Amino acid sequence: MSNLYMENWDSYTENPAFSFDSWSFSEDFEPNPKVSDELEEFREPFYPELNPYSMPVLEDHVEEPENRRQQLSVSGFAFSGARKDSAKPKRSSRKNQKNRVVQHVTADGLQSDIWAWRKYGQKPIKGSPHPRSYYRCSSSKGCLARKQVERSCTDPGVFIITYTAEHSHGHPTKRNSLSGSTRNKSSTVTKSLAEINELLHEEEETAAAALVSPTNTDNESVKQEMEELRQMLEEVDDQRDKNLTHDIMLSEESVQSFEDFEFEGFFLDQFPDLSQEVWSMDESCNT
DNA sequence: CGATTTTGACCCGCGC
DNA sequence: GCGCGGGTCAAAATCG
Repeated sequence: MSNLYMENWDSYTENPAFSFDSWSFSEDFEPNPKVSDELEEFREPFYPELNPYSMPVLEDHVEEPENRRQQLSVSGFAFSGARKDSAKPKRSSRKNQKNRVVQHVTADGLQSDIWAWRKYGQKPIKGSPHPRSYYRCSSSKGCLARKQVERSCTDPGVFIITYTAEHSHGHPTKRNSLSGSTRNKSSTVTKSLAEINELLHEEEETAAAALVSPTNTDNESVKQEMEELRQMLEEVDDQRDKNLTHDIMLSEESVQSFEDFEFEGFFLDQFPDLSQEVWSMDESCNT
């Protein structure tokens, strides 16, 4: 993976969809004052999630609520603590999840995700040859942040990441109950390596099946895809030491907040050949 | 031994 | 009302 792409941060700050207020509420919506206070309380910790320094982005957009009714449910989703009924819904409403951020990233983007995620599900998706994996934030117990990862059906080197809800805590922390073990040092890096390895394993199985099947005439393309994945794995591994430094920096208590962090220098150190370019991709798998 | 992943079952929104 | 499909749960397996 030689090229990294990131959408200009201005696209986040200039796009009204990324403004916290317009993202959650329409103009004619008057929030309950009590809820409004809680919004203010929660506002700050949410910003890091939309921060582009967390990963190289090929393309992203926000799926906004289609109407006021949905927007209201969005606020109820993100701030369930404001509910009057004590009974917490066992699972979130699907309508709430219309509000989400979609990003197309390379394998580098996967590995440079600074949040700690725990996988809680995987499903095959109709019309896509690749399953979708579901992750929740493991940094904080009550954090509602969700992440879905699936391979692009058009480009195996591209992963489509969908973020749902927001983090209920400040900056990401790699520390957990396994603090002191090897796991917390580079959970994100090892996770992405595992993901790449898994992809490689899948391709090898496909190749094995292709060799067994007398009807298969597409062995070369399978081999080629395997080779691409191997190269991806090597390059991810090459950058591992660099990114270990990443994670350690971010996990130290000295990093008090994201405002104190010099993202620009940090990012350019890691990705010196970064070109501020936006990829446009054809998402359709069924055409 | 605790955290994480895997995976089948279950839940629920939505279209018909 | 029913079935489909996507999202989540939770027990078991695996990992470090």
